[in-house]
Amino acid sequence: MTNDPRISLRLHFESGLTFGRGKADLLQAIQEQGSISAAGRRMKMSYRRAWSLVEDMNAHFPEPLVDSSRGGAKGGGAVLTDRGRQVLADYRALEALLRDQGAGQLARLRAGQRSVPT
Amino acid sequence: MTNDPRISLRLHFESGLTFGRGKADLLQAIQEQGSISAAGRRMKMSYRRAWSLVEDMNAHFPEPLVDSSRGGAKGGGAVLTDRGRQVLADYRALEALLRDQGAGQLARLRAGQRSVPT
DNA sequence: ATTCGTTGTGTTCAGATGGACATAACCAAA
DNA sequence: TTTGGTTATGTCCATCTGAACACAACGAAT
Repeated sequence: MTNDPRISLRLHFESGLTFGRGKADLLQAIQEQGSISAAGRRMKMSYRRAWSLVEDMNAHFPEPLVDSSRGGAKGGGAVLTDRGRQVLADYRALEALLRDQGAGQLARLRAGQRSVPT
Repeated sequence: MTNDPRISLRLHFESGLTFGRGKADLLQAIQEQGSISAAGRRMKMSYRRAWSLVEDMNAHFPEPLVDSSRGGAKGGGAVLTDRGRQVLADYRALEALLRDQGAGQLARLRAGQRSVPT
């Protein structure tokens, strides 16, 4: 989980998919927790919202990023597919690229910015 | 003006500023056209909207990114300040970094994505 | 003084977005 | 067969967003 609050990267693809830190963190939380609802709790979002995001991601690929099952002793659960892990890893790599190689530009962009009250 | 419709980069700063291709293209259009309204026309957005974006950007820096004047023979106009040019250049550099150094990840992320009807 | 294109502002309205609830379906284990 | 935690889905509502208009202020050139 990236804990740099200063910068976040959001990609808009031509397919209509938008993928940013929210979905990346959600994928990672699902991977670590083994369920969508636990991931949602950890990220302080409703299950409804977490599930919607997963549905949206899955809908943009022929194979889902998250494989879920319901029922059973533990109620069910969810895991990342190979594709899901790959998407997460690629996004993290782009984030790292930006942070490392783009440090100069980011620092300059940030320099002197004023917080603006909403 | 970046003409790769496939990917766009949006940065969220802690100051509250969000800066993506829309604002970058707008800055560039202002630089090339010399006015906010002409830039807005070129980007097919209302003057109201273009002006609001400029106001938002200016508000997030101690010195404005766009310097505007009104009245006169040509009605007025707007130019980029040094800071404005620098912000634009830094954003473009980050875009290029992603496209070049991140080509592999981006290609893989894009691979097999399905267009999803709204 | 008039002109003319631009800047600067306000207002209204439809549509998108996300939060908050509610509820059914599922199924291994006890 | 009951239990319990999870997945799956629907609905309502406050809020945010952006599009669409409308209009005053400005000032160099004529």
